[in-house]
Formats: sequence, C-alpha cells, structure tokens
Amino acid sequence: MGRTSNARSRLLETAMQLMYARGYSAVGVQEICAQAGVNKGSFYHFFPSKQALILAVIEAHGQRLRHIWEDVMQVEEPWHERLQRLFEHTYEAHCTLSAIQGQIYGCPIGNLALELSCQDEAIRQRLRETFLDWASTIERGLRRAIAAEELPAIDPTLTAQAIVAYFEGVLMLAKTHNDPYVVKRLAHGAVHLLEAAVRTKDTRQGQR
Amino acid sequence: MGRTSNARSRLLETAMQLMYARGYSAVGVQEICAQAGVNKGSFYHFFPSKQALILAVIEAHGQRLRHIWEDVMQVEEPWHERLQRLFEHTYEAHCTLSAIQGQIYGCPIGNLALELSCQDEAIRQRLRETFLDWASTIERGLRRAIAAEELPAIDPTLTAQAIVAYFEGVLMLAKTHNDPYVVKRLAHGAVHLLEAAVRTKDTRQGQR
Amino acid sequence: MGRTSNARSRLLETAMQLMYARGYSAVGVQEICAQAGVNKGSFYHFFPSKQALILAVIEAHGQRLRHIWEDVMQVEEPWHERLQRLFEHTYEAHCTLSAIQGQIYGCPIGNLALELSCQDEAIRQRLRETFLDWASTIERGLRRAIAAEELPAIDPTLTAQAIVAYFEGVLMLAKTHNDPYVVKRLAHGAVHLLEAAVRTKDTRQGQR
Amino acid sequence: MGRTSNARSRLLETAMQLMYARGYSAVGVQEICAQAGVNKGSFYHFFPSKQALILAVIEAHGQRLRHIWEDVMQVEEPWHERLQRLFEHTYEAHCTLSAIQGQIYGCPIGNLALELSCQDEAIRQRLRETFLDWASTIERGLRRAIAAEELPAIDPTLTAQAIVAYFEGVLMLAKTHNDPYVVKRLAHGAVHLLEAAVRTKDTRQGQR
DNA sequence: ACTCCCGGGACGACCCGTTTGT
DNA sequence: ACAAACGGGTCGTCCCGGGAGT
Repeated sequence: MGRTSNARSRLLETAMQLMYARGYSAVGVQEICAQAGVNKGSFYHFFPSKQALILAVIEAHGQRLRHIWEDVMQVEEPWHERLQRLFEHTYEAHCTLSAIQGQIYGCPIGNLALELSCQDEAIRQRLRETFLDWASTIERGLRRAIAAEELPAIDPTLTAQAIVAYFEGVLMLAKTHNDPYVVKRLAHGAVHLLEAAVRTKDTRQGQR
Repeated sequence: MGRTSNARSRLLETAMQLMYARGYSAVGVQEICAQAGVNKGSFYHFFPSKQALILAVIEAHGQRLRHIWEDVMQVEEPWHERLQRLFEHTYEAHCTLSAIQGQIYGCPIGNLALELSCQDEAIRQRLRETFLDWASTIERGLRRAIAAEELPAIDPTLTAQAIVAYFEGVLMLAKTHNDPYVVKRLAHGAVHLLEAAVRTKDTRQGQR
Repeated sequence: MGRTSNARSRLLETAMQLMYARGYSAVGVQEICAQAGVNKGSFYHFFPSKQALILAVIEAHGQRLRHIWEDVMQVEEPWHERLQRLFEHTYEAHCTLSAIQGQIYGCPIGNLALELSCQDEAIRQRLRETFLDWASTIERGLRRAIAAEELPAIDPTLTAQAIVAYFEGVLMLAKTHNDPYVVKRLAHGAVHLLEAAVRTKDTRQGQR
Repeated sequence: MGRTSNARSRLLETAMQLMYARGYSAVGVQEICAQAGVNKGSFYHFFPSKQALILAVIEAHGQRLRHIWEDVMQVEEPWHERLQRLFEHTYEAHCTLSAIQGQIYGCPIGNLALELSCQDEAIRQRLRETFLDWASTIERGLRRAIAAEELPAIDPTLTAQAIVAYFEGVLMLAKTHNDPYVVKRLAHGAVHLLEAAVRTKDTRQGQR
C-alpha cells in the first residue's frame, strides 16, 4: 500500500485558504508548497497541474457551502426567517474573518467564477455545476414548501437561481466595501425575492 | 506644445477590451502594448504602472455603465418595466458578445471587483466608488418615484444597493453558465425586489 | 535524493569572474547564467536573489585573498620584505591579467566595497567583515613580531588597518591607470608604514 | 544669444549629489532630471549622453577636491601637521554627512574610479588625470619643502602618489565601516609615509 | 536656444507552472 | 519523494532620439 501521507490534504487545505484570500493567479504553486511544507516537485505527484488543484479546491468549497444551504433548507421556520438566517450566518462568518484578517474575501466560489470562467472551460463547468448544485438544493426546499402550501406556486427553479444570484451579488458588494455589515443590511432583499413571488401569485389570483 | 498622440487612448481602449475578456492578471502589459501598437517603453510614459491603467479602465467602464443606469432611470415607464428594460438591454448586449466571441464576460466592474478587491486597496476603493455611484444613480430615481408616489416609502438607499447586487449576481451566473439567456430569465427578480417593497408597505398599511 | 549538480559552483565561479571584471550592476543575472551554461530559471533555485549571489562571491574572494595575507605573515623574513613580497605577488598577478585581458581590475573586494557599500546594508556588512578579517590576520602577525621583538611596540590593530588601506589605495590607482607597475612602484609605502612606526618608537625611547 | 538657463548647472549639481550617494549605474537619467526639475527630453540638449554628464561630474568633483589639497600645501606648518589637517578636515566633513544622511560616501572620485574604470575608457582617463592632478599638487608642495630642506630628498612623485593612495584607501575603509572616525584613527599613517622617508634618509646619512 | 511630449527598443531582476533524472 | 533543470513569462526601467512649440 505504500506510505500514507497527508501531503495531498495539506496542499488542498493550504490552497483553499490562500486562493480564497488572494485568488487563483496571485497564488503560485511554490507558495502553496512552501506553506504546506511540501516539496515543489512533490506537488505534481498529487495533482497533475495547478488546474487540477483548483478543481479540487472548488469541489471542496462547493460542498462545504452546499451543506450550509442544506441546513437552512431543513430547519422548520417560516421561509423569510430561513433566508434571514443564512445571511446572518454569512455575516457572522465574515465578521470573524474581518476581525482576524482585517479583510473579507466574499464567496470563494464566486471569486473564482469571475476570475476564471473565461479562461478555462473545465473550471467554468465545475463552477457552473457548483452553482447548479446549490440552486437545486434550494429548489428542493422550495418545492417541498410549495407542496405543503407554505409558499405559493412560484417557479422554484428560477427563484432558487435568483436567490443564489442575489447572495453572490451581496457578497461581492460586501467584499468590495470590505464591510461584513453589507451582508446583514441587504439580507432583506432575499426575502423580498420570495415575498414578491407570493404577491405576484396573489395578484394573479386576485385578477382571476 | 509637444506632439499630440492618441497612444494613451489606444492603450486604454485595448486594455478595457482585453481585461474585460480575460481579467487583470491574465493580461500583461506587453500584450496590451502589442495590440495597441504602442511600444512597451512608451506605456510607462502614459501610465506610471499597470495599477494606474486598471484604475483608468475601471473609471471608463464605470462611467459607461453609469450612463446606462441613468438612461433607465429617465424613461417614463412603470418601474418594473424600467428594470426589465435594463436587463433586456444587458441581455442583448451579451447576446451580441456571445455571437462574436462565443463567450460572455459578465460585468467588467464585477469581474475586477472579485479579482482584485483583496489585492490592492486603491483598486478596491475605486471599485467601491463605482458601485456607490451606480447605486446613488438608482437611488435618485427611486426617490423621485417615491416623491411622486409611484413607489411606496421604501428605503431608497438599501433598495438601490440590492438592485445593484442582484444585477451583479445575475451577471455572474450568466458568465459562469456562459449563457446570456440567464440574464433574461432572472430579470424578473429585480422587479420583485421593488414589488416586495410595495407589498411590504401595503401590508403595513393593511395592518394599521 | 534529487539530482546532483555543479551548477551552483559554476554560477559562483562565473559571477566571480564577470563581476571582478565589470562590477556588480553591469553584470546581469542572465549573462551569468548564459556564460555558466545554466538556465535562467534555475538561477533562483540556487540563489534566492542576485544579492545572495554577490554575498557568496564576496565570501569566496575574501577567503582567497585572506590566504594570500596569511602566507605572507608566515614566511620567515624581515618584515619589510614580507610586505614587499605581497605587493610583488599582487604586481605579478596583475601583470598576468593585463597581458591576458589588456586591463587590470584591482581588488575584487575593494571594487565591490565602493560600488555597493551605500546601496545595500547587508553587503556592506559582509565587506566590512572581510576587511576586518584581513586586518586581523595581519594584526596577529604583527603581534607575534612585537612579542619576538622583531618590531617595536606599535599599535598592531591600527597598523594592520593602515596596511590594508594602503594596499587598497594602491590597487585603486593601479586600476585607474590600468598599469600593474603602479603596484610595484608604490610597494615601498607599505614598508614605510612600519618603518615609521619603528622610528616613532625610537624617538619616544630617545625622549625618555 | 537666446535664453539663458540654469538647467545645465542644476542637472550637474543634482547628478553630483545623487551619484556621490549612490554611484553611477544606480542613478538613472530620469531620476536626475526629476530631481533637478528638468524635462527628461531636455537632458540631451545639455549633455549628449549620460557618459558626458559623468565626465562633467568628475571634473567638478576633481577640481573641488584639488583646492582642498592646495590649501593644505600652502599653509605654513610642519608637514606632518599639514597632512593631519587634511585628514581632520575630511573627518569633519564626513561627520557632517553621517549626521545628516546616516551614511558616509567616501571619495566621490574613488567611488567612480572603482565602479567605472574597467567599463569606459574615456571615464578612466578622466579619473586618472584627476588623480595625477592631485598628486602633482602634492608633489609641488613636497618639492618646495625639499628645496627648503624641510624634508629630505625623498622622491616627491612617488611619495605624492603614495599619499593619494593611502588617502583613498582610508576613505574606502571608512565608507565600508560607515564610520567617519576611521579617517581620524588612520590619519597618522599618512604622516608615517613621510616620516619613514625622513628616517630612510637619516639612516642613509648615518651610514655614510 | 530651450522646453516638452512622445516615442523606442532592449534589458533589468525575478518568478511562472512543469518536467526530468536520481 | 525531491533537487535540479527548463524556457518563457512578469512588471518595470534603462538610455536615448525626434519633432513640435515657445
């Protein structure tokens, strides 16, 4: 079986941190190796290329965040409070980051999406799958709510995507302002995306 | 006076295009110079650094887009149609791009925001000002509408920022999917951001 | 284990030659690499920077010359002949150089001292240590001679530094004249530095 | 006659200062122009090249220092006090420099001599002439002294060169130690160069 | 005569992601 | 698993020239 090594996971962990903080192209293979305590030559034993590494990084970040969305989808609360919770959680996480680093980094997936989508097709696909994954997690939650008549018969696919988009947009603003409070202040918007849908339906119903 | 030259504007124009397409760090000074037909040594006559160039690029892109927001704020139409128009316009622009380049690039400001906000404080500030500029353009429009009672007494500052955030998030998704249609499909969300506000007000009124 | 290579020593050797001939700033990393037959990218595997290289160059030159001083300090001869020998040796070495290159380069340490002492503190310190090293080699020799009453009770530290200073000054003149004979012609001065001391002592004795 | 301008002298003055502090190659034309408040394009109106500038710089520095040597040669004092005076003066000048800049720069001519003698023949010649100029100033003083029997019949040419050499060597050490006191501490050596000569003559006389 | 803008091309040190041989 | 090697890339600076205007 050969030796076991945690070098691969150290590399991955280090890359996640560094690339979250500074982006893909600003972080070199050798810096990752140095910080992970791995020889630069050994890097290519574990990852065929820097691109393969970023793919793994995206995968890991994507799954971690998916769990957060899932948690939100499973609590038994009114919908607007669920979303509020999500933004609250994100706000707090970024407050911690801000206190430690003096800087907030936004969404690790969103950052890579805008940096790399136009440069590498494989990476773009992986990013796209990640967003779709999140959206379908939300979508399932919405479908359950609609079936249970907690929400009106809005289009769950579209609404889920809109929520992801708004979430990413808010994080972009927060990052650009380097101020976690932006996340909290704009949290209500996500709720509106749902409430509007409710009203739309009500209106339509009223028009009938 | 010395000679006049359009080299600076050629440099700026070329940089806007290249960096919109591929980002900041993926585009080198020498490539910009080559494509602009300017000697690399001359670059530094016009711009003290690559950073100064990107600052000018942000400025130019920011103003160009601000005009689009302004146009939307000035047409005499119901609000949900104004926003719809904006997304429609963006959709069409990206369709053109997609047809020509086979790729869409999203928002030039948003792209740079996520790539560079954590790397360069001066750039982050400029980006922040750009977003604030857009938001205040929208905000003024909202205020007029509120004064004219076309819209209820929503918070215009917050709503304006939410609209910008959603717009950016939608473009991020569109870019990651490499599909302009995402912009069209998610356009309704922006309207909801307003309609929700309306409903909130109505509800409150109803509660009285 | 990794590959073994003499590239580092080739680099060092080449740098010593080129920088002796043309100085620090006039010699580029890429020229050193080319002449050493080492790939430009590999340079930074062996030396973290050009500064680190020059530090190694100084070290090597310094030790080489220290051995020459040591040899002179150990022969059994009257002192004025020992110093005469040193200048003679230096003269001959520069004659060889002059015949080959048509140019003489002076003292490799002195050259770097005047070029770099004000530019880089770390280099200045290394140069200073080299001069101190030489001086203390001479000083030890003088102390032995004083103990054995071959020389009067002059200050060995000061005299040693004066000898180094004069040696460097003579090489500077020789280099500027591009004429090795200057070294031979001015050799007697170093002897005077000692003889003067002798006389000073005699005078003092006479005054008692 | 056209306009008069002090741009040339500003350029020269600035270059003297900057190159004294940092050497020839570490100071660029554009930095000199910027600090002198002269347009970079105008530089080449006054100096055909950077080399021509340095030639003028050497000329100016050389004459300035020659006057110092001349002053020393003209005071009516015993010879060992004249030389002591010279070193004392140099020591004080470097103390001032050290207090202001935290760094001492040694001899402006010596610095350039070791940096450039092997790179540019025209510069080397100019430097050589400067040193010869100084030496012949001293030589004339020595000759007068010998004629007046203040000094014995030493070789004035050789002794003058030895004094220049020692002076330069001492300044090199002082610069490398970044300590003006080295100049004071080693001043006596120059006197020894003469005293030794005196003793040599006395001895010879005694041998007769 | 002097100033200034603009331009030109080569080169500076340093680092990139990768591969090879031991 | 790792040192060594690879070759092309980064941004920025070098010294210098030409041409228009004051």
